[in-house]
Amino acid sequence: MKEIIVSSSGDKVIIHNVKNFVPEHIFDCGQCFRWNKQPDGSYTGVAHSRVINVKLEDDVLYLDNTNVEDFNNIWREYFDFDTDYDEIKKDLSKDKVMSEAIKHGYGIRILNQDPWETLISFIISANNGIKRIQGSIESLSERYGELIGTYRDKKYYAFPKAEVLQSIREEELMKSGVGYRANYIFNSSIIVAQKQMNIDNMENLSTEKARKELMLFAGVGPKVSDCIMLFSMHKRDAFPIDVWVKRVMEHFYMPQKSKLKDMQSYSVEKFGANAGFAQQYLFYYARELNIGKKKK
DNA sequence: GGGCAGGTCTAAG
DNA sequence: CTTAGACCTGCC
Repeated sequence: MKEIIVSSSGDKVIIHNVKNFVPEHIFDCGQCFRWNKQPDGSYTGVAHSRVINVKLEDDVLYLDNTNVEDFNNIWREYFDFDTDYDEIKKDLSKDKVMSEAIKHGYGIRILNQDPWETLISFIISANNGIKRIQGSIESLSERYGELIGTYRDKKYYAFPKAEVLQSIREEELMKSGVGYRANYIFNSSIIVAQKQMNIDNMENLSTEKARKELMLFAGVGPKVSDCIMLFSMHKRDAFPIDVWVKRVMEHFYMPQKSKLKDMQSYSVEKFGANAGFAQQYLFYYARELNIGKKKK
């Protein structure tokens, strides 16, 4: 893996030799909800109580509104720079369908996000639409999160802490448009704030065990638990099956009306330790091609 | 305007 | 253990 070269200028961090990194692919493959495309084609996002802007030109990545220290402590890990995506692609490409899927989402990376934010975000995502999910998360952050600051004339707020959300009434939470999920958010907040469960330590558990633990949260089922593990706990053998992945699996690999449980075990067996990456490529592929869905 | 959306819960076989 | 139905709500 070719090493990246990090330098800085003002409040920009500049990274050379960046490969396997396409902002469109990364921010639009279903893993995150707080990144927005800007008029200049760059992306601005909030993560780890910071606002950062990302712009790629050829193999040079510009990170604005940050510094080298934060890059080394936070963003290197967040953007998964220590993972060799060439190696992963090479492995997955042994499968013909995957090889094709990777051609579409070749710049995908799995972000390493905060477990608490990921837990609540994906609880909100269930039986919901992307637009509304994003709106709800933004609203929750504006109402209950700490003000980070102003960036390019816009105020940004951190994702609210469990300690804060545990004391917000459900009907109040519903003002953020989360609907019946307000109850799940409230309950999860209490569990986490009062340390009845330690989600920050959960990545040390086996995938199977972590899944079981996560599903103790109301509103967390098999799909959401795997999203949380994959996107915030380094569980790359997690394989969340949403409608898109279900469709693409049925289209290429399995008979119609296969059970989700069987689909899951089939995938993990097939793609092994890289199942999570496979899921991301497949998800992006399915949505790009609108696979399995009648015309739009 | 009824149906759907990055599923989950619940009650019932 | 497997399977229908209900479910907030905003957008198509």
